[in-house]
Amino acid sequence: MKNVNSDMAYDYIRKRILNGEYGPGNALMTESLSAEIGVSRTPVRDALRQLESDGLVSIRPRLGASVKQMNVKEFREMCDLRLALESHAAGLAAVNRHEADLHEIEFALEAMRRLNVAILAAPQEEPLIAELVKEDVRFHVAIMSAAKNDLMKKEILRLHLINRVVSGPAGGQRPVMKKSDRDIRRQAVLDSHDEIYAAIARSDAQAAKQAMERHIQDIIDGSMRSMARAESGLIARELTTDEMSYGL
Amino acid sequence: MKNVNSDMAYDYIRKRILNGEYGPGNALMTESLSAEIGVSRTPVRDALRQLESDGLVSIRPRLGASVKQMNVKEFREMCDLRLALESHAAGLAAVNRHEADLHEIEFALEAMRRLNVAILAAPQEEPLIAELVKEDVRFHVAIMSAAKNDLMKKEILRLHLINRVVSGPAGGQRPVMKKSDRDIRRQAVLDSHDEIYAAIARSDAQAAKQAMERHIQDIIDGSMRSMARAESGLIARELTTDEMSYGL
DNA sequence: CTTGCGCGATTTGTATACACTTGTATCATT
DNA sequence: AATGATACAAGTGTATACAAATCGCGCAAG
Repeated sequence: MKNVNSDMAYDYIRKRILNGEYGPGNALMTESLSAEIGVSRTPVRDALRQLESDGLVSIRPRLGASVKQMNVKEFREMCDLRLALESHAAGLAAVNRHEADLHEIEFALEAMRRLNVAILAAPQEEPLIAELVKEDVRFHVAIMSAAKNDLMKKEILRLHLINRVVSGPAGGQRPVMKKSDRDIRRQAVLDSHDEIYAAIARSDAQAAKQAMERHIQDIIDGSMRSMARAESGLIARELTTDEMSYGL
Repeated sequence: MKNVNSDMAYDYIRKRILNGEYGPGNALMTESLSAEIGVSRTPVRDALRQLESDGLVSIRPRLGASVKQMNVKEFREMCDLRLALESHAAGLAAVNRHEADLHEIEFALEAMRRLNVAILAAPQEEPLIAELVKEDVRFHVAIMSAAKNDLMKKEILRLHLINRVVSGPAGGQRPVMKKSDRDIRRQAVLDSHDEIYAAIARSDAQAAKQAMERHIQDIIDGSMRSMARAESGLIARELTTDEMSYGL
């Protein structure tokens, strides 16, 4: 799009959702948003419908729009979709990659390794973890790009964003694992990445695909476990805090 | 949705696109459509944006909406996406299927076999071919349903519809192959289906996935070949008929 | 004859006004 | 006091009005 007002509304709302300022379930009312943004309700409505098709917002007729929530079933289905697409993309990357793609992947890999040793030694992890996550994204994006299928890349990125939103503001802000477990897990991720990179580098589509499949499956298992541990089996609570107090 | 007017516009336009009444590239103007349908421009705009996110319509700001067109690159990418999803779904189906799912798949299979022998004998194929296509869709839908992933099913169906639209009104209305070749091809499709069904029936996810992968790849190869044979390497011509006369 | 430019007609994007639905709170009734 | 009906408030869906941009065509210049 390049519709000046619709785009303004779209960017504004999208950014706030991805920042976590509007959490899952948060109502998005056209009137107040149009006042905040300084445009009329029409472009706001356009933006909300666009965001709905992005999967970040759900609109119930006559009841208005709200930031997307998922139950476990939907979440599992979305993860499986991501598994299918991203592993396929890894296979394509092994075939279609250029030298520049390899360098980009390796760059992210190297940054993650450096950050990992820094995290092992650092007193407080958080800022470094944020960097690590950023490089992890770079790694996955680099593989999608190497696959040379823009449509697939777009679709996978879409799923990543939905995942980020419905999994909670800061990507899952409760550190339920103890430090040693987190260290082990991080190392496992790095090893998976190495394996995927190696397969892509030697143009082994089959191996790249399978390695990515295992990698994503690991991530999904982790998410599902931490989710099962969390409240009532729902992602980003379907119930408001008031409603939750009913059970106390 | 259950917004009465937006839905009316959506259904109206969508049906016409899928019927081929509005071919690829056909301009879809809000004013004339709103007059035809008997609603205002607002719900028509909503419908067009919805159809855009379905992938059936493309909207260029200030230039209006038109029925989706694809160049070879986009078409190939979409096919590859479908390959990834549908083969993954076949793998899931082998694991998650119920007895009822198997029956549904077998039903479609049986119908296709009957139609195939009828076609081999019939003087004019066309009406029977239409039936065959319908049962082919039933076969693929049954597998998606057996996979027990609604999101994936929805996504695959979406791609099927796009494919149908951009590949031309009646699914490719130029019979460039001669009859004997078509007969052979049809038989190959049936064999693929049998193989996929057998793998799903014995819960062999790996085999089901690979069989489906080969099957879809065959279909894609066929599409790409018939496309390459067609005009200027473009699906559903990027040029209007007037522009095409330039080359004469 | 071709090419560039400007003007009118058309069509979109945006704002606003109105109708209708939904949820809530008040009030009457039992 | 509990419950059900009703009126009210808030917000969405739809229609319409207006402004801005684009396309097609005629006309002038090279």
